Amino acid sequence: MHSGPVASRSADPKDSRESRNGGVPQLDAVSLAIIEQLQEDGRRPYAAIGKAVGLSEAAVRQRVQKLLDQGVMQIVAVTDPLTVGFRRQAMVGVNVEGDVEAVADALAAMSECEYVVMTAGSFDLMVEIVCEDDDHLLEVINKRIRAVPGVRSTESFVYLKLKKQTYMWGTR
Amino acid sequence: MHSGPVASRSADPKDSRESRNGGVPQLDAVSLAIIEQLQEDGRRPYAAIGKAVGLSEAAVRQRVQKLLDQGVMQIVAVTDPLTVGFRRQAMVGVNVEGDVEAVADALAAMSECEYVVMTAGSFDLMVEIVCEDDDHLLEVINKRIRAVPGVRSTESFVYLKLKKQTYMWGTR
DNA sequence: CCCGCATCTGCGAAATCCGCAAGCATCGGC
DNA sequence: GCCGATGCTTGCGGATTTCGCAGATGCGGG
Repeated sequence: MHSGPVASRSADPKDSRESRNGGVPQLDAVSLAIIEQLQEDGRRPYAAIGKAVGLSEAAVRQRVQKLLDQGVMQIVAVTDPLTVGFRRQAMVGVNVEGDVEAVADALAAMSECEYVVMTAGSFDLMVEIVCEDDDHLLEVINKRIRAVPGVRSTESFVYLKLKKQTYMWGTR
Repeated sequence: MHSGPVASRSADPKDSRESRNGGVPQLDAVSLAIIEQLQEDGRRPYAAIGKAVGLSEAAVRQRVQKLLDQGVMQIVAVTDPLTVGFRRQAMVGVNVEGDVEAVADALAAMSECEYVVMTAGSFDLMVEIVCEDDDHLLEVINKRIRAVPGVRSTESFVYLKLKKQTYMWGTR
Protein backbone atom coordinates (compact mmCIF):
# COMPACT_ATOMS: atom_id res chain seq x y z
CA MET A 1 0.00 0.00 0.00
CA HIS A 2 3.08 2.19 0.10
CA SER A 3 2.66 4.28 3.20
CA GLY A 4 6.22 4.29 4.40
CA PRO A 5 9.28 6.27 3.42
CA VAL A 6 9.43 8.01 0.12
CA ALA A 7 12.20 5.82 -1.20
CA SER A 8 12.10 2.14 -0.43
CA ARG A 9 15.20 0.65 1.06
CA SER A 10 17.46 -1.57 -0.97
CA ALA A 11 19.23 -4.58 0.47
CA ASP A 12 22.40 -4.28 -1.57
CA PRO A 13 24.22 -1.01 -1.13
CA LYS A 14 26.60 -1.22 -4.04
CA ASP A 15 28.50 2.01 -4.00
CA SER A 16 28.55 4.94 -1.66
CA ARG A 17 26.32 7.07 -3.84
CA GLU A 18 23.50 4.58 -3.95
CA SER A 19 23.89 3.46 -0.37
CA ARG A 20 23.31 7.00 0.74
CA ASN A 21 20.13 7.70 -1.11
CA GLY A 22 18.18 4.52 -0.55
CA GLY A 23 19.40 2.41 -3.46
CA VAL A 24 18.00 4.70 -6.11
CA PRO A 25 20.44 5.33 -8.95
CA GLN A 26 20.54 8.94 -10.02
CA LEU A 27 17.85 9.85 -12.50
CA ASP A 28 18.69 10.82 -16.05
CA ALA A 29 17.36 13.85 -17.85
CA VAL A 30 14.53 11.94 -19.48
CA SER A 31 13.10 10.61 -16.23
CA LEU A 32 13.39 14.10 -14.85
CA ALA A 33 11.38 15.42 -17.75
CA ILE A 34 8.75 12.74 -17.23
CA ILE A 35 8.44 13.70 -13.58
CA GLU A 36 8.05 17.33 -14.55
CA GLN A 37 5.18 16.42 -16.84
CA LEU A 38 3.45 14.51 -14.08
CA GLN A 39 4.01 17.32 -11.63
CA GLU A 40 1.95 19.53 -13.89
CA ASP A 41 -0.78 16.94 -14.28
CA GLY A 42 -0.66 13.56 -12.60
CA ARG A 43 -3.18 12.14 -15.08
CA ARG A 44 -1.50 13.24 -18.28
CA PRO A 45 -1.62 10.41 -20.87
CA TYR A 46 1.57 8.50 -21.58
CA ALA A 47 1.44 9.38 -25.25
CA ALA A 48 1.39 13.10 -24.48
CA ILE A 49 4.29 12.70 -22.09
CA GLY A 50 6.20 10.74 -24.69
CA LYS A 51 5.70 13.49 -27.23
CA ALA A 52 6.98 16.06 -24.74
CA VAL A 53 10.09 14.17 -23.68
CA GLY A 54 10.92 12.41 -26.94
CA LEU A 55 10.08 8.84 -26.06
CA SER A 56 7.54 6.31 -27.22
CA GLU A 57 4.36 5.74 -25.29
CA ALA A 58 5.49 2.29 -24.19
CA ALA A 59 8.83 3.55 -22.95
CA VAL A 60 7.16 6.24 -20.88
CA ARG A 61 4.83 3.66 -19.43
CA GLN A 62 7.75 1.45 -18.44
CA ARG A 63 9.67 4.30 -16.87
CA VAL A 64 6.73 5.63 -14.92
CA GLN A 65 5.98 2.18 -13.59
CA LYS A 66 9.55 1.76 -12.47
CA LEU A 67 9.64 5.16 -10.79
CA LEU A 68 6.50 4.23 -8.90
CA ASP A 69 7.80 0.78 -7.97
CA GLN A 70 11.10 2.20 -6.77
CA GLY A 71 9.25 4.70 -4.62
CA VAL A 72 11.01 7.60 -6.29
CA MET A 73 7.68 9.14 -7.20
CA GLN A 74 4.05 8.79 -6.21
CA ILE A 75 1.01 10.06 -8.05
CA VAL A 76 -1.63 11.18 -5.60
CA ALA A 77 -4.33 13.71 -4.86
CA VAL A 78 -3.22 16.38 -2.42
CA THR A 79 -5.50 18.75 -0.56
CA ASP A 80 -5.48 21.17 2.31
CA PRO A 81 -6.52 18.94 5.23
CA LEU A 82 -8.09 21.94 6.95
CA THR A 83 -10.66 22.19 4.15
CA VAL A 84 -11.43 18.49 4.25
CA GLY A 85 -12.62 17.90 7.76
CA PHE A 86 -9.37 17.79 9.69
CA ARG A 87 -9.51 20.76 11.95
CA ARG A 88 -6.09 20.86 13.52
CA GLN A 89 -2.75 20.58 11.87
CA ALA A 90 0.66 21.46 13.23
CA MET A 91 4.37 21.37 12.62
CA VAL A 92 6.31 20.00 15.56
CA GLY A 93 10.00 20.61 16.08
CA VAL A 94 11.65 17.80 18.03
CA ASN A 95 14.93 17.61 19.93
CA VAL A 96 16.42 14.17 20.37
CA GLU A 97 18.97 12.53 22.59
CA GLY A 98 20.60 9.41 21.17
CA ASP A 99 19.76 7.94 17.77
CA VAL A 100 17.88 10.55 15.76
CA GLU A 101 17.03 8.18 12.95
CA ALA A 102 15.44 5.67 15.31
CA VAL A 103 13.19 8.38 16.69
CA ALA A 104 12.37 9.50 13.17
CA ASP A 105 11.33 5.97 12.27
CA ALA A 106 9.14 5.72 15.35
CA LEU A 107 7.39 8.97 14.50
CA ALA A 108 7.03 7.98 10.87
CA ALA A 109 5.15 4.90 12.01
CA MET A 110 2.40 7.06 13.47
CA SER A 111 -0.49 7.55 11.08
CA GLU A 112 -1.04 11.14 12.23
CA CYS A 113 2.46 12.07 11.03
CA GLU A 114 2.26 13.00 7.38
CA TYR A 115 5.74 14.34 7.03
CA VAL A 116 8.94 13.55 8.91
CA VAL A 117 12.29 15.12 8.10
CA MET A 118 15.66 15.14 9.81
CA THR A 119 17.12 18.64 9.99
CA ALA A 120 20.16 20.64 10.96
CA GLY A 121 19.50 23.59 13.23
CA SER A 122 17.84 24.05 16.57
CA PHE A 123 15.58 21.06 15.93
CA ASP A 124 16.74 17.56 15.08
CA LEU A 125 13.44 16.61 13.50
CA MET A 126 10.46 18.38 12.05
CA VAL A 127 7.17 16.53 11.94
CA GLU A 128 3.89 17.60 10.41
CA ILE A 129 0.82 16.13 12.02
CA VAL A 130 -2.85 16.09 10.99
CA CYS A 131 -5.57 15.70 13.60
CA GLU A 132 -9.31 15.58 13.86
CA ASP A 133 -9.67 18.17 16.62
CA ASP A 134 -7.95 19.77 19.58
CA ASP A 135 -8.24 16.72 21.81
CA HIS A 136 -6.65 14.58 19.17
CA LEU A 137 -3.88 17.10 18.64
CA LEU A 138 -3.18 17.30 22.34
CA GLU A 139 -3.00 13.55 22.65
CA VAL A 140 -0.64 13.14 19.73
CA ILE A 141 1.77 15.83 20.83
CA ASN A 142 1.80 15.38 24.58
CA LYS A 143 1.15 11.68 24.89
CA ARG A 144 2.39 9.92 21.80
CA ILE A 145 5.29 11.97 20.46
CA ARG A 146 6.78 12.79 23.85
CA ALA A 147 6.46 9.15 24.86
CA VAL A 148 8.86 8.06 22.15
CA PRO A 149 12.19 7.07 23.77
CA GLY A 150 14.86 9.60 22.91
CA VAL A 151 12.55 12.58 22.51
CA ARG A 152 13.98 15.29 24.71
CA SER A 153 11.64 18.17 23.94
CA THR A 154 9.15 19.44 21.38
CA GLU A 155 7.85 22.77 20.17
CA SER A 156 4.58 23.07 18.30
CA PHE A 157 3.38 25.40 15.57
CA VAL A 158 -0.35 25.05 15.04
CA TYR A 159 -1.43 25.79 11.49
CA LEU A 160 -3.70 28.76 11.02
CA LYS A 161 -3.88 28.88 7.25
CA LEU A 162 -2.20 27.07 4.40
CA LYS A 163 -1.16 29.63 1.82
CA LYS A 164 0.71 27.65 -0.77
CA GLN A 165 1.37 24.01 -1.58
CA THR A 166 2.98 23.12 -4.88
CA TYR A 167 5.08 20.35 -6.36
CA MET A 168 6.30 22.03 -9.51
CA TRP A 169 9.93 22.67 -8.74
CA GLY A 170 10.73 21.11 -12.07
CA THR A 171 8.93 23.75 -14.10
CA ARG A 172 10.98 26.83 -13.55
CA MET B 1 -1.31 26.52 -14.58
CA HIS B 2 -2.34 26.61 -10.93
CA SER B 3 0.78 27.49 -9.02
CA GLY B 4 -0.80 29.70 -6.42
CA PRO B 5 -2.71 29.01 -3.24
CA VAL B 6 -4.30 25.66 -2.67
CA ALA B 7 -7.81 27.04 -2.75
CA SER B 8 -8.65 29.63 -5.36
CA ARG B 9 -10.40 32.75 -4.22
CA SER B 10 -14.07 33.25 -4.88
CA ALA B 11 -15.55 36.62 -5.67
CA ASP B 12 -18.82 36.14 -3.81
CA PRO B 13 -18.38 35.39 -0.12
CA LYS B 14 -21.92 34.40 0.71
CA ASP B 15 -21.89 33.39 4.33
CA SER B 16 -19.24 33.54 7.02
CA ARG B 17 -18.36 29.87 6.70
CA GLU B 18 -17.54 30.10 3.03
CA SER B 19 -15.91 33.49 3.28
CA ARG B 20 -13.42 32.04 5.74
CA ASN B 21 -12.24 29.10 3.71
CA GLY B 22 -11.81 30.63 0.29
CA GLY B 23 -15.31 30.20 -1.10
CA VAL B 24 -15.25 26.43 -0.98
CA PRO B 25 -18.46 24.94 0.39
CA GLN B 26 -17.89 22.09 2.79
CA LEU B 27 -17.46 18.78 1.06
CA ASP B 28 -20.01 16.03 1.39
CA ALA B 29 -19.21 12.44 2.27
CA VAL B 30 -19.14 11.32 -1.36
CA SER B 31 -16.55 13.87 -2.42
CA LEU B 32 -14.53 12.91 0.63
CA ALA B 33 -14.65 9.29 -0.45
CA ILE B 34 -13.57 10.24 -3.95
CA ILE B 35 -10.59 12.15 -2.57
CA GLU B 36 -9.62 9.16 -0.45
CA GLN B 37 -9.60 6.97 -3.53
CA LEU B 38 -7.36 9.41 -5.36
CA GLN B 39 -5.04 9.71 -2.39
CA GLU B 40 -4.35 6.02 -2.72
CA ASP B 41 -3.80 6.25 -6.46
CA GLY B 42 -4.04 9.47 -8.38
CA ARG B 43 -4.57 7.60 -11.64
CA ARG B 44 -7.36 5.33 -10.50
CA PRO B 45 -10.05 5.12 -13.21
CA TYR B 46 -13.31 6.99 -12.69
CA ALA B 47 -15.31 3.81 -13.07
CA ALA B 48 -13.43 2.10 -10.25
CA ILE B 49 -13.91 5.13 -8.04
CA GLY B 50 -17.59 5.20 -8.90
CA LYS B 51 -17.94 1.57 -7.89
CA ALA B 52 -16.22 2.30 -4.60
CA VAL B 53 -18.28 5.35 -3.69
CA GLY B 54 -21.60 4.39 -5.28
CA LEU B 55 -21.77 6.81 -8.19
CA SER B 56 -21.75 6.55 -11.94
CA GLU B 57 -18.54 7.01 -13.86
CA ALA B 58 -19.71 10.30 -15.35
CA ALA B 59 -20.72 11.70 -11.97
CA VAL B 60 -17.32 10.92 -10.53
CA ARG B 61 -15.70 12.59 -13.49
CA GLN B 62 -17.75 15.75 -12.99
CA ARG B 63 -17.03 15.92 -9.29
CA VAL B 64 -13.31 15.36 -9.75
CA GLN B 65 -13.19 18.06 -12.38
CA LYS B 66 -14.96 20.47 -10.09
CA LEU B 67 -12.67 19.68 -7.19
CA LEU B 68 -9.70 20.38 -9.44
CA ASP B 69 -11.22 23.59 -10.84
CA GLN B 70 -12.06 24.85 -7.36
CA GLY B 71 -8.51 24.17 -6.26
CA VAL B 72 -9.68 21.93 -3.45
CA MET B 73 -7.54 19.10 -4.77
CA GLN B 74 -4.68 18.61 -7.17
CA ILE B 75 -3.47 15.39 -8.72
CA VAL B 76 0.29 15.45 -9.08
CA ALA B 77 3.48 13.46 -8.91
CA VAL B 78 5.39 14.04 -5.67
CA THR B 79 9.01 13.12 -5.05
CA ASP B 80 11.80 13.78 -2.61
CA PRO B 81 13.56 16.76 -4.21
CA LEU B 82 16.85 15.64 -2.70
CA THR B 83 16.75 12.51 -4.86
CA VAL B 84 15.94 14.48 -7.98
CA GLY B 85 18.79 16.87 -8.34
CA PHE B 86 17.89 19.56 -5.85
CA ARG B 87 20.61 19.40 -3.28
CA ARG B 88 19.46 21.79 -0.61
CA GLN B 89 16.11 22.04 1.01
CA ALA B 90 15.10 23.80 4.20
CA MET B 91 12.25 24.83 6.43
CA VAL B 92 12.40 28.47 7.41
CA GLY B 93 10.56 29.89 10.39
CA VAL B 94 9.70 33.57 9.92
CA ASN B 95 8.74 36.29 12.38
CA VAL B 96 6.76 39.18 11.00
CA GLU B 97 5.91 42.70 12.01
CA GLY B 98 2.75 44.11 10.52
CA ASP B 99 0.50 42.22 8.11
CA VAL B 100 1.40 38.54 8.27
CA GLU B 101 -0.79 37.58 5.35
CA ALA B 102 0.83 40.13 3.09
CA VAL B 103 4.24 38.68 3.87
CA ALA B 104 2.89 35.19 3.30
CA ASP B 105 1.63 36.20 -0.12
CA ALA B 106 4.98 37.73 -1.00
CA LEU B 107 6.81 34.56 -0.02
CA ALA B 108 4.28 32.39 -1.82
CA ALA B 109 5.07 34.31 -5.00
CA MET B 110 8.66 33.05 -4.91
CA SER B 111 9.15 29.93 -7.00
CA GLU B 112 11.63 28.46 -4.54
CA CYS B 113 8.93 28.39 -1.86
CA GLU B 114 7.01 25.16 -2.19
CA TYR B 115 5.03 25.45 0.99
CA VAL B 116 3.86 28.48 2.96
CA VAL B 117 1.75 28.26 6.09
CA MET B 118 0.68 30.75 8.73
CA THR B 119 1.19 29.39 12.21
CA ALA B 120 0.60 30.08 15.88
CA GLY B 121 3.66 29.73 18.10
CA SER B 122 7.09 31.23 18.12
CA PHE B 123 7.01 31.65 14.35
CA ASP B 124 4.36 33.50 12.41
CA LEU B 125 5.13 31.73 9.18
CA MET B 126 6.77 28.50 8.15
CA VAL B 127 8.15 28.24 4.64
CA GLU B 128 9.68 25.27 2.90
CA ILE B 129 12.19 26.10 0.20
CA VAL B 130 13.86 23.99 -2.47
CA CYS B 131 17.19 25.04 -3.94
CA GLU B 132 19.77 23.89 -6.41
CA ASP B 133 22.79 24.23 -4.14
CA ASP B 134 24.26 26.05 -1.17
CA ASP B 135 24.74 29.33 -3.02
CA HIS B 136 21.15 29.28 -4.14
CA LEU B 137 19.94 28.49 -0.63
CA LEU B 138 22.00 31.29 0.85
CA GLU B 139 20.67 33.77 -1.66
CA VAL B 140 17.04 32.83 -1.10
CA ILE B 141 17.23 32.97 2.68
CA ASN B 142 19.51 35.91 3.25
CA LYS B 143 18.71 38.06 0.24
CA ARG B 144 15.21 37.33 -0.92
CA ILE B 145 13.23 36.28 2.12
CA ARG B 146 14.78 38.78 4.49
CA ALA B 147 14.27 41.52 1.91
CA VAL B 148 10.51 41.14 2.07
CA PRO B 149 9.03 44.14 3.93
CA GLY B 150 7.68 43.06 7.29
CA VAL B 151 10.06 40.16 7.82
CA ARG B 152 11.60 40.70 11.22
CA SER B 153 13.73 37.58 11.56
CA THR B 154 14.14 34.05 10.24
CA GLU B 155 15.47 30.75 11.50
CA SER B 156 16.48 27.98 9.11
CA PHE B 157 16.37 24.21 9.35
CA VAL B 158 18.31 22.60 6.54
CA TYR B 159 16.97 19.21 5.52
CA LEU B 160 19.27 16.27 6.05
CA LYS B 161 16.94 13.44 5.11
CA LEU B 162 13.30 13.08 4.25
CA LYS B 163 11.91 10.14 6.18
CA LYS B 164 8.22 10.14 5.36
CA GLN B 165 5.88 11.95 3.00
CA THR B 166 2.30 10.72 2.65
CA TYR B 167 -1.08 12.07 1.69
CA MET B 168 -3.30 9.31 2.94
CA TRP B 169 -4.94 10.84 5.97
CA GLY B 170 -8.25 9.70 4.57
CA THR B 171 -7.41 6.02 4.85
CA ARG B 172 -7.18 5.44 8.55
C1' DC C 1 -47.47 24.85 -10.35
C1' DC C 2 -43.61 25.92 -13.11
C1' DC C 3 -39.02 27.19 -13.90
C1' DG C 4 -34.11 27.33 -13.24
C1' DC C 5 -30.26 25.17 -11.48
C1' DA C 6 -27.50 21.47 -10.17
C1' DT C 7 -26.58 16.76 -10.35
C1' DC C 8 -26.78 12.18 -11.90
C1' DT C 9 -27.39 8.57 -15.51
C1' DG C 10 -26.95 6.28 -20.03
C1' DC C 11 -24.74 5.81 -24.12
C1' DG C 12 -21.98 5.98 -28.16
C1' DA C 13 -17.38 7.42 -30.26
C1' DA C 14 -12.79 8.31 -29.63
C1' DA C 15 -8.73 7.83 -27.12
C1' DT C 16 -6.01 5.53 -23.89
C1' DC C 17 -4.14 1.77 -21.42
C1' DC C 18 -1.82 -2.55 -21.27
C1' DG C 19 0.43 -6.75 -22.35
C1' DC C 20 3.11 -8.87 -25.67
C1' DA C 21 6.54 -9.89 -29.22
C1' DA C 22 10.30 -9.01 -32.45
C1' DG C 23 14.13 -6.25 -33.71
C1' DC C 24 17.86 -3.32 -32.58
C1' DA C 25 21.47 -0.55 -30.16
C1' DT C 26 24.42 0.00 -26.17
C1' DC C 27 27.19 -1.33 -22.47
C1' DG C 28 30.11 -4.12 -19.53
C1' DG C 29 32.15 -8.56 -18.37
C1' DC C 30 34.81 -12.35 -19.80
C1' DG D 1 35.15 -10.65 -30.24
C1' DC D 2 31.28 -12.78 -28.03
C1' DC D 3 27.66 -12.77 -24.89
C1' DG D 4 24.10 -11.48 -21.73
C1' DA D 5 21.60 -7.80 -19.75
C1' DT D 6 19.30 -3.67 -20.32
C1' DG D 7 16.45 -0.41 -22.49
C1' DC D 8 14.11 1.64 -26.54
C1' DT D 9 11.14 1.22 -30.59
C1' DT D 10 7.55 -0.36 -33.39
C1' DG D 11 3.50 -2.65 -34.02
C1' DC D 12 -0.49 -4.95 -32.69
C1' DG D 13 -5.19 -5.99 -30.76
C1' DG D 14 -8.38 -6.12 -27.19
C1' DA D 15 -9.96 -4.36 -22.98
C1' DT D 16 -10.62 -0.33 -20.66
C1' DT D 17 -11.15 4.43 -20.04
C1' DT D 18 -12.16 8.96 -21.26
C1' DC D 19 -15.21 12.40 -23.02
C1' DG D 20 -19.10 14.90 -24.73
C1' DC D 21 -23.86 15.14 -24.89
C1' DA D 22 -28.64 14.26 -24.37
C1' DG D 23 -32.06 12.99 -21.28
C1' DA D 24 -33.75 12.01 -16.40
C1' DT D 25 -34.12 13.43 -11.66
C1' DG D 26 -34.39 16.27 -7.64
C1' DC D 27 -34.95 20.58 -5.24
C1' DG D 28 -35.85 25.29 -3.94
C1' DG D 29 -37.75 29.98 -5.35
C1' DG D 30 -41.10 32.69 -7.34
